[in-house]
Amino acid sequence: MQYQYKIVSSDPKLVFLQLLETKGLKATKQRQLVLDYLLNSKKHASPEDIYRDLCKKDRSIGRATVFRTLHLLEESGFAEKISFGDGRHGYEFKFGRPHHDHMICVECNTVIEFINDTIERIQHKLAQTHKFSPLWHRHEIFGRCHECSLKKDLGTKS
Amino acid sequence: MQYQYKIVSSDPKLVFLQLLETKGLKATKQRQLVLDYLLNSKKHASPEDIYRDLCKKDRSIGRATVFRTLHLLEESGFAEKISFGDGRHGYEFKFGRPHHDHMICVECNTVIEFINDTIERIQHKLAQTHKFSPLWHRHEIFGRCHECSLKKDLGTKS
DNA sequence: CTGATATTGAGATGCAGTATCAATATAAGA
DNA sequence: TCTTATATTGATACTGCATCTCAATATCAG
Repeated sequence: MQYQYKIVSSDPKLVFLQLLETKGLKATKQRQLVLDYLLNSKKHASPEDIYRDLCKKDRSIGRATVFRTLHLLEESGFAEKISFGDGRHGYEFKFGRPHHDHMICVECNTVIEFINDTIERIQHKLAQTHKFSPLWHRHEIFGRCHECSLKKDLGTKS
Repeated sequence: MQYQYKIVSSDPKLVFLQLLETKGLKATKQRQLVLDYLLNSKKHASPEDIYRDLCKKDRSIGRATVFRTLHLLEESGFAEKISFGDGRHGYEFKFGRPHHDHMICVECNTVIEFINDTIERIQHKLAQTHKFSPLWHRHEIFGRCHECSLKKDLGTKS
């Protein structure tokens, strides 16, 4: 537990504002813009995506601020970094959502979320066996989603 | 299966030379230097480590060649990229070694290898459930190895 | 040995992310 | 509301890692 603050609402935006207050940070327009972006974004947007899109709305936003805010959101548990498998990565909104892992389509970057208690339990045991103290983990399966495997099959048949 | 070639030996160096021949590539000194480095390296070396160390031995090696060769080794199944969890990464020799996943110490970068058949099986089933065709996966647990958790405890007690 | 050609290294370039710092926005207090 | 201390910002320069370019070189088949 890194920061302690009472949760007065389940509205992510309100909780975020409260977090800022608790940490003595200011509720700037830019911070709220980035949060809103993640809240409304369906796909997993890269920092560059976010910067580009927010620039369109409001020219008065800088690349550095986007990165700074993404880090803030990440370390406060509001956002999670997702690898695309090729070095690039995107962010997803996380607050209030249970832990999950990912299957990532290498063709279209679609992300399927999964969670399996047995895997989590075994992981924990394995760590204990090796006297390892886990902090976090990443379990990513890369491959092709249903749609893309169908396309690929058609493509290679010719 | 991307490239088909008969295995005439279990000596990685011979198999690598055969792979080069099969692909119509030349067995250059540089390619063999990088392979040797990985074969003899105990730790997981970063591309920059490898470049630096090989430069000492033989000034006639370029950064680009190290990267090119690492990619070749990776896509041929001779090497695997391991994330250190902070954006940096290293390579480990892979050929002929069974699949395994990693626990990575965020303090000292020590890597503990693990494999669990149940996890692998569940993964496969989960993919099927989502009609997802897996190509590869990455299961990394980040945390502290035994030694580093002891050090950390001592450090925070004072 | 010779020649066709794959490979190379140096250096330019690309790209994601970070550091710097003067200008600005925020929020608390008067 | 106005004032003021200060956190935050954006532009820009910079870093680190990786890739591209291309003339020079090494490899290997004949």
